[in-house]
Amino acid sequence: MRDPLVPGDMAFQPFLPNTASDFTLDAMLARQSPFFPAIALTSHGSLHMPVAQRHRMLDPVNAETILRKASLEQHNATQSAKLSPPKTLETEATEDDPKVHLEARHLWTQFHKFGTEMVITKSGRRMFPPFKARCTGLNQRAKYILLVDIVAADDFRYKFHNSRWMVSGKADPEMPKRMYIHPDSPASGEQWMSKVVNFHKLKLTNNISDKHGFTILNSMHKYQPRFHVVRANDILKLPYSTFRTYVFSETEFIAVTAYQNDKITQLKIDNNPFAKGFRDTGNGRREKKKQLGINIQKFSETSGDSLDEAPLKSAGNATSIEACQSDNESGQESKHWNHVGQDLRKTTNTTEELKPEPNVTTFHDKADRASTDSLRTETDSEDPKEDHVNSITGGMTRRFGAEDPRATEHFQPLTVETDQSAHITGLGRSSFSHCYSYPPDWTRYILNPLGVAHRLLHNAQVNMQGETLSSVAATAMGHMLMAVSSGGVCTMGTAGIPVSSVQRVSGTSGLPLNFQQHAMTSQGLTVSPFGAIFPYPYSHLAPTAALSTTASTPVHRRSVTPVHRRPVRPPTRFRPYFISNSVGLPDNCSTPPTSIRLMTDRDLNCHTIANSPIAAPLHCRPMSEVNSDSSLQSSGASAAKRVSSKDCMDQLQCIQQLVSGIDSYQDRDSYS
DNA sequence: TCTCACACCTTTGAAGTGG
DNA sequence: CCACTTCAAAGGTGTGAGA
Repeated sequence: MRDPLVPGDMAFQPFLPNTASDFTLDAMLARQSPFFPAIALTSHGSLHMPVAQRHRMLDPVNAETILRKASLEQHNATQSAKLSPPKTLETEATEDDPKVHLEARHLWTQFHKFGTEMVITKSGRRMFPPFKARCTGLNQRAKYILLVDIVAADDFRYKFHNSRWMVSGKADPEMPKRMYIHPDSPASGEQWMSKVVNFHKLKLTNNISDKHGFTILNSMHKYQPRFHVVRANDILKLPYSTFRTYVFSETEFIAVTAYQNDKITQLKIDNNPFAKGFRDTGNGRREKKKQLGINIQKFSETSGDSLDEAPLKSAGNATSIEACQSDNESGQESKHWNHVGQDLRKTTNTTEELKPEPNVTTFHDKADRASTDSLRTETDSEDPKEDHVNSITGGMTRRFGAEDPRATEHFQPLTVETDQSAHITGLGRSSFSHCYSYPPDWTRYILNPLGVAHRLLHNAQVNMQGETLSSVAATAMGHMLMAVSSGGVCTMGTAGIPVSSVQRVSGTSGLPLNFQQHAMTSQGLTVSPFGAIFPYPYSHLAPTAALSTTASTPVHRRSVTPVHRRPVRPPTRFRPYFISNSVGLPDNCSTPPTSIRLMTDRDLNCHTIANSPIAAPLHCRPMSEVNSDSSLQSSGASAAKRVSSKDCMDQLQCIQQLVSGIDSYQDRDSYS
């Protein structure tokens, strides 16, 4: 294992766009290596870039220059667009305007009231409430990859004191970041829109050496899930594709290894079918314990009052949440949760809450259980819909993944890892707004020390509850593809080796990295974008994301505030970027130069910034060359197909040989 | 604060059964 | 052959004791 790379160890000369001409497609194609050569790997698998370049990127003067030019060009592009002829059917067919609706929002909101705690364990725990979203506005024929990642919401460590969460100090070092790629990805917009996109398989862990591809979090730290929509017909093309990122503040949570807040515990028990055994109304341990307590009380008390008190006490034992649910607002919400945002899903809870539930066990009666199961199956539109989609996608999910827990052994969702920190903010709640207050392009180019040229390949924005956020988080796949799993999980020991070396090690020097990855993962192996092979038996550690929101960068933590910033809404942690009119926008233009539009509907969260002067040429590339336009699919003109079939065969053979070696390696590793 | 074993529960698919 | 039921295994959950 080599020492971390020193600046002089960079394999390639990076391309740092700084002038208007640098933003042209030709310039970027001419000067940029396909694999973002400005980035190198440290021995930890993290990314490294020369200090001088970092400083240059962080130079606010450069940032301002870039921003102003970008804004001006954006404005010009907007003006010229007005003069352009009407869209043709062909162009319309390839356009999209994704909007994302957070499902089960009421549930999230309710949890958020209490400062949602999300349990993380060494063996991994699912998120509850599950992160689910409904997409609209996608191009029906285009293919999309949907991802979720979880980033630190601030730079603090928390403690639960006096029944509330308080800051207890500075955050611990961040865990390697991973992205969870929905196992159905890629799928057509039609398929995504036909169902609720459910990320309930996403698992959280505090095990830094986790080998299952779970999302690694720090206990007692606050996190924010993010949802990404990427138009691409292949995972390989993620780094070249446009990211649209959506953030829902109510999904923010504090990771814990044990519940601190009883209210949260009770909410989860009441709403999570797996925790049914702990419900007061069930026959689980809690009920038995309660009954045991009542019996003891009966024995201990000589008066007959206890007999009357028993049921009262039992009822009184219900937590405030339950009491709340049983009456007004929360009760309605509780029932509402199961109807709203659940993809028309009626959970088991709903079924039970709507009917008088006897104290006797329901499920011990087989018939009753069967009927309940049947009802659940019928009313749970989520799974049937997913099945429908699965059938559309050729049953891959059914066989390999998404909804079948056992299938996860064969195919786990893609995860993407980097140890690049990914704070949404490093400034804490009080100054959170700063974090998202950078103009998106500035953010992309300046704030992210890793976002060199490849960052240009992304074009995204983050939206927040109807407030459009710009592309803080959108850097994603560029980094993702750069990063290699850390935490000593790289079995091949390739971390820390420059790209070229890694390729050599992988034994597929002539093979495009992403092609390697694809091929390898298709065989159940995890391969880093650089050819590093992970011991994760079934998951992809694919392109990793640290999606790093710029916030994760040191600069971000330094709270650099852009000159032109305007709070669009009062204290909101995520604010849309604002670029003042000084950059050349007409006064009556309410749309920032990046085309980011503020939206009032909390659920309609995103607009692409395809017209961004920066993004435009790049946008052009993924859309015309890389992305999965239906026309391209039909014509077979995708980028991947540029590889000749003979080359593919050679590469596949190469991979096959390599895989054999890996298998044996893994076997040895597992036996040791 | 974390880890682990545990009981209780749901989910899933295979096997069995009957029309 | 199909639909339905039964069963077992796998997996998800919070709890509570102990470290």
